[in-house]
Amino acid sequence: MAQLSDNIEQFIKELMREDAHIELRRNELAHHFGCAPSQINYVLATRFSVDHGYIIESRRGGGGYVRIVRMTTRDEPNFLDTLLNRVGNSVNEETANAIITNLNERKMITDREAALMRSAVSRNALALPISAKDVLRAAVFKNMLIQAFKNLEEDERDDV
Amino acid sequence: MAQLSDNIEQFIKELMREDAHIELRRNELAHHFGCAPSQINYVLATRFSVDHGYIIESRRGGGGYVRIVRMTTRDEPNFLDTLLNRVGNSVNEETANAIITNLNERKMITDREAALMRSAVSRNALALPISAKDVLRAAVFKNMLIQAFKNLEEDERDDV
DNA sequence: GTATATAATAGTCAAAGATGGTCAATGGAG
DNA sequence: CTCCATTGACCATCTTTGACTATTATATAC
Repeated sequence: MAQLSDNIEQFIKELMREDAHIELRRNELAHHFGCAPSQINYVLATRFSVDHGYIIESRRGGGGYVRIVRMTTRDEPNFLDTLLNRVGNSVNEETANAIITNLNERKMITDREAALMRSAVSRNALALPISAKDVLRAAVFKNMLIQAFKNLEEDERDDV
Repeated sequence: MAQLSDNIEQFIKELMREDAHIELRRNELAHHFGCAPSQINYVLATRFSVDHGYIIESRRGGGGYVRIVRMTTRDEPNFLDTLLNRVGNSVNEETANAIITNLNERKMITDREAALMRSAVSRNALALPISAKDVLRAAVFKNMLIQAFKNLEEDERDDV
């Protein structure tokens, strides 16, 4: 039997046939299907997760929205899946760097992007004895900033 | 959805396209948009803060005004130092995002790089009850991977 | 001329409105 | 029974407004 969730899923996929990303009002959609707004979240969580190849972005408050972005899996069908599996729930710096280097060599990320990634996952950025997340975030972010701007004059920033 | 605040923001940015600083009447602008004058303050506070790269000056009384000044790199001799200081030892997600957006608007980082940075400092990436740094790193890294590959066909990866 | 009142601005802050998110309890299909 | 689906109460976040406050220029009183 066509479940409500299935219908909502199909409805959204229909909307996304043309565009790789759409924006919708959670409440509106819920009203359209005559269900609880949280039902929408359920559908998104179970059928539009990262594993399914989608990214959900949203915003609350007046003018709020839910944006669904379809990730493109390129040549290799489950490319992202493969990557994510390789990383798993835990990954050391060496492995992470190897993956980054590989992506960079395959021209899937630029040199600068690779550098950004390395700095974000570096020992320096994460190996702190901290509890507060803001403190940790600052460390990560600083590291990325340094990476991005340490060679200001050597980069063709305008070209990118 | 085009929110009032968004419209006002765009309106102001349009005005500033040519000039690095503009002057306006708060009440006039409010009237133009048919909203409460304090709405203007809200927009300025949330979209034209120092973190966003703007400075607000104003004057009350007859002939009062609000001046919005876009900061330029020249205003900040040690650009990186300024950035790092602004981040400090602790920074919340909101501020970090404002800085990233500003860097992006100033074309100092690409859209993709901005996205990478945002994902690295996002709540999603860092708000974990962390014990093992590898676990945290995995979260950060996954986040960045997702960000990097979410819209392959829309990017001119070959150009970069 | 100075002091004072008045008008013309802008700022602050807390409350209300408008969305979306989470999670645990409940329902229902196989 | 068990698992997926559905709901609703409660939470979080963003926007908009309005009452009250602060500051400045100008007109008026003396």
